[in-house]
Amino acid sequence: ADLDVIRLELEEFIPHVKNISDISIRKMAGRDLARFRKFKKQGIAVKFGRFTQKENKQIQKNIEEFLSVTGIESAEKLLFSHRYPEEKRTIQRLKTKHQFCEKLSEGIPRPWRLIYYRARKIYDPNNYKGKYSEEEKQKLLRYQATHGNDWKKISEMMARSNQSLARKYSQIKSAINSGPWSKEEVQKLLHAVEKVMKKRIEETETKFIPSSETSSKHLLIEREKLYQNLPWAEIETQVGTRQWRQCKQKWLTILRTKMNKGKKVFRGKEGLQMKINLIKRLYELEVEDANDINWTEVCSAIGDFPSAYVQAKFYKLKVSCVPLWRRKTFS
DNA sequence: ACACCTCTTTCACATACTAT
DNA sequence: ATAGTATGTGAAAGAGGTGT
Repeated sequence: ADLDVIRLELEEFIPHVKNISDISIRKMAGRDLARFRKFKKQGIAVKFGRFTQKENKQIQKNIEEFLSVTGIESAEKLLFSHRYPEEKRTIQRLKTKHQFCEKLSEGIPRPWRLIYYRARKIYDPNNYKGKYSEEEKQKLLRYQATHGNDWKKISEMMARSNQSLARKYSQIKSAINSGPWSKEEVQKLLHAVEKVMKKRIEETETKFIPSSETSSKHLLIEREKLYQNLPWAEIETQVGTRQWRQCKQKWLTILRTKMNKGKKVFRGKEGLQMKINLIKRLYELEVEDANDINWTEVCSAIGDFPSAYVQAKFYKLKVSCVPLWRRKTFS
């Protein structure tokens, strides 16, 4: 009952709170709710999605301040104290004494945990290591065979982040097909997508309409549900011969072709107009940071696509037409 | 109860290559 | 030049821990 109250209060800040498990809710209840209220008083909404430049800078500032207050030497010691067994206890005490959590999340309207993740990513020397070499891949396969999915252990042995290793392993663990899709593969993919889509509809139906008389045959599906947040791991196992990323990309291509009735909308004169519309729309948004773009909105304004398709288009446009784009900010 | 941590799944950004 | 495909990697957000 208590949890329901908290859930209700959180809903104001996190619209999708319904889908979050009790365990996560309980964790947000303590500190975050109070922080969210404080931000609300200042008229600041809770943020999601990728961190903006500004937020990243704020994290760095918060870390530096904390280091200077406590006298801890480096951000790595602060955020990865288990790598320094002798100093671990001292660091921990300093953290509690000077309210590390509060200080780290200062000025950033997000759940504490997510800010903490972000900070660890920024300051992990095992992050940003670039491409895996052939030897590294072999090593990874070997280590996984002996240690299982103990990524932390493997991480210490290979000087790569846990996440990077976990994902890389799932990429190289088994052989898969590549190149154009065969007819059977496409059929399998379509079947798999249909299946998960139906399952999903059944779930929402039983949730909102308990009476079972809604088994009418027209399946109306919201546009975004066709491509957002599909269970790709499940689809991968059903297709069998392709990785989930290949499945996802193929599905997106099929979907886009259907949505545009086979027309190649970015070709020729019309294509040029499409690009102009896209740029205009982005300009009108007046957002400061590229991470603040609402792609769903942009998409619906210029045509009918899965948002990832337009995002990819914009990327290509940017890279091919804007000199020195890497050094430029979005605004 | 709370501070802190790990693993998994999915999405985003970036780039390369080939066929048309 | 564009579309399709493949794939490198960083990132977000979820579930579910441990230790004090």
